[in-house]
Amino acid sequence: MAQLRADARRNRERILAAAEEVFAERGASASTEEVAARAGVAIGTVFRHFPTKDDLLAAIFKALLARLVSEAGELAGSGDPKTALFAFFTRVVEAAAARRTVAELLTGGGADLRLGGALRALDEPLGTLLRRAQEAGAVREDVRLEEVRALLAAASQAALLAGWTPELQDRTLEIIFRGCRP
Amino acid sequence: MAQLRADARRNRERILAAAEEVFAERGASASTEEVAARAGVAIGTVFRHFPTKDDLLAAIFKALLARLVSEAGELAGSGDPKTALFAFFTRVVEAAAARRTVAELLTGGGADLRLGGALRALDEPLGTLLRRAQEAGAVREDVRLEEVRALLAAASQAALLAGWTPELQDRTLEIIFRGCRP
Amino acid sequence: MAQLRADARRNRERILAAAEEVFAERGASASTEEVAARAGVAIGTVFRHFPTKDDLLAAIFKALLARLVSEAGELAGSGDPKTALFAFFTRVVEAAAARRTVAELLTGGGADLRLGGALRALDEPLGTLLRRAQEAGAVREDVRLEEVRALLAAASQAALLAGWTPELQDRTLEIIFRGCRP
Amino acid sequence: MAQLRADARRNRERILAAAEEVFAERGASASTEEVAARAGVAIGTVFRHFPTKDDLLAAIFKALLARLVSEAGELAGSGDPKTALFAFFTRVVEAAAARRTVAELLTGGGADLRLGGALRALDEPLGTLLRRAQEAGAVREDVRLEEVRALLAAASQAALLAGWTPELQDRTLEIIFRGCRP
DNA sequence: CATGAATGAGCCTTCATTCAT
DNA sequence: GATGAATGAAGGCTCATTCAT
Repeated sequence: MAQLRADARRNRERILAAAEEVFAERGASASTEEVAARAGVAIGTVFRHFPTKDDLLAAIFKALLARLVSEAGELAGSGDPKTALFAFFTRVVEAAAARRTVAELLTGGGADLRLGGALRALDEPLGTLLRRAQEAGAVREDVRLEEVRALLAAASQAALLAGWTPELQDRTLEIIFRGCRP
Repeated sequence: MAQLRADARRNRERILAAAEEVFAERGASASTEEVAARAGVAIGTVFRHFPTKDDLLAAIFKALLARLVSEAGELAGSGDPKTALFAFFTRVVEAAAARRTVAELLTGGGADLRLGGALRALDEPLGTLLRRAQEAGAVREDVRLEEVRALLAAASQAALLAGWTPELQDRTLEIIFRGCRP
Repeated sequence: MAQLRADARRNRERILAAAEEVFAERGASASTEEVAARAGVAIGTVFRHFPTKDDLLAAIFKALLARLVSEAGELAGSGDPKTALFAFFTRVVEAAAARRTVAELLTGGGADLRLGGALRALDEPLGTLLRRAQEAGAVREDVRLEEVRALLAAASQAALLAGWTPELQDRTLEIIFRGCRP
Repeated sequence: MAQLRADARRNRERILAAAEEVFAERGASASTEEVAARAGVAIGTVFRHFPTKDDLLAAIFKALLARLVSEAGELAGSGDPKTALFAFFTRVVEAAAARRTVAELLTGGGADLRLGGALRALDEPLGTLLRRAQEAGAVREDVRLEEVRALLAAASQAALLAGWTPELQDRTLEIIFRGCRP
């Protein structure tokens, strides 16, 4: 991956972009062929870059994860500790409503990710957000990272539901947040 | 279905049992062939009883739904209004933790069920439980059925997560319940 | 077949009747199960009377053939030699228009029939009709049984065509008949 | 289809050739698997070239139809009006004697073809041949395209008959032709 | 004998993956 | 490195035929 030819890198990125779109719409069960088509490359090219469909999924999940981690990190660094955790939570659920992949990631989509526990990468910034919120008195002391993680995954899944609307999202998350407050 | 021969009924039940197991483990995407194998039956037999894979899934989902509806009804009839809603909620999540199918049902698994809106069958008892809880002052007035439904589906999905334990379940549900209380 | 119990004979006939209907409508590729259903018996009963689907078809074809043979015989015995051949020809085509089976029979539907050459049973009365017609000067001398047979099969097939109407039938057969006249 | 790779075109043609053979022998109900086997190709390859069995059949029928249309056109353009219609008729029946598919085409084999009415493509040249023949006084005025079409289909079916020989063909067609003459 | 459930080979179709070009 | 054709293992489903009841 270090010494990629220019066109190879270009292709790799086009494939990733296409895959993100396709999997966001159709879920992880979408066909690799459609990814190739949307990327405007041949199927073989996809498999050259990602020897397995799982590899492709893992790459996407990893990128997604990285983005979430970084967003969480930013909020942890700069935001108001009292609201940052909930703001992040909301952002993730919003993202999930738009892309199936987010929910799938949080539920343990990419086998590799789950096995490698890479998902735990989110734990650090999430833990920080939680701790800060607790120190600021915005979240009860007895709420642990584990529950937050579970609730995040759960809410992201719920965002995929049929009648999901921004309004329903507000009301649902408000219940969860209220349950976290002292 | 009323006057089935003894061996036919036996097989029908074996198939349903096998299907419940298989789908509980592998989800609705498990193969009909595996169901047949686990039931100790030829593939044709499965299709004789359930002409379509969807029919088989629908049968299972319907049974599941009926069980949930009846449990909710019982709690609505006899239980303490203050706790019945939460008790039911907990039971569903517990069931989901044991069988993938519950979560899939709540998310809109069986095409027939979703289309027919049969899932709405759960709305009635659930609505009753909610109303009673609110009348008893155990749940805030502004919590609506829609949110409860969403949270139920969400929590059931979460129960499928990797590190899910009874203890985590308690802590997670407690947050949701607390968010519902006045 | 000699010492059949009363109910057995009754069933045998019901099956034959049903099969005639079903195959007439859907052709020889109709399913045995539908025959059983229409006969109001269980599938096993069909197979007890006709160990093979082909046996059932053969039975029907044989009955059909017998009917045709007898009709031809009657016409040969009583009718006006000048028109009897053409009258028979027309009757067969009319029958074919109403029942797929006639055409299939004439084309060699039932394997057994074709192999056993039972179809040749029609040759005798048909030959008589032809000879009489020729003796009466209604058909050219150089027309042989073989051609008549072929034309009969052909016209019967044609009767199954999409746009077939009585009018078209008249016009088409008139051409064939004209070709046969001196 | 224009810029197919060499091996792909080779396979496409092998498949078509094999299909033509197989369907010619066994009729349209022959299995795709056998086509693949005879073509020396995996089953997936057949479906890559023809996404559906019907597509494959349609391709064959279309090619067949095109061949017939072009032959008719040639005869209409160059041949002796007095004999061209009969010559074409004979050629079609000859082809049918060799390949089941011709008869099936004329009878309305390929779903797509029948629905799309593509078969009517044959009507134009056939109509021309008929008109020319009538103008040349070789065919009676009251013979219409419809009858010719029906007789063509009928004779093609007949060509599939068991005892069909070139000699029988001549005698049979001669009767039909004679019936058409003034 | 009748019943109808069970069987299982066979069909069409999809899709991840490989490999010749 | 890219291409896209070929592969073949499943998967869902049908139906003639068998056999326990």
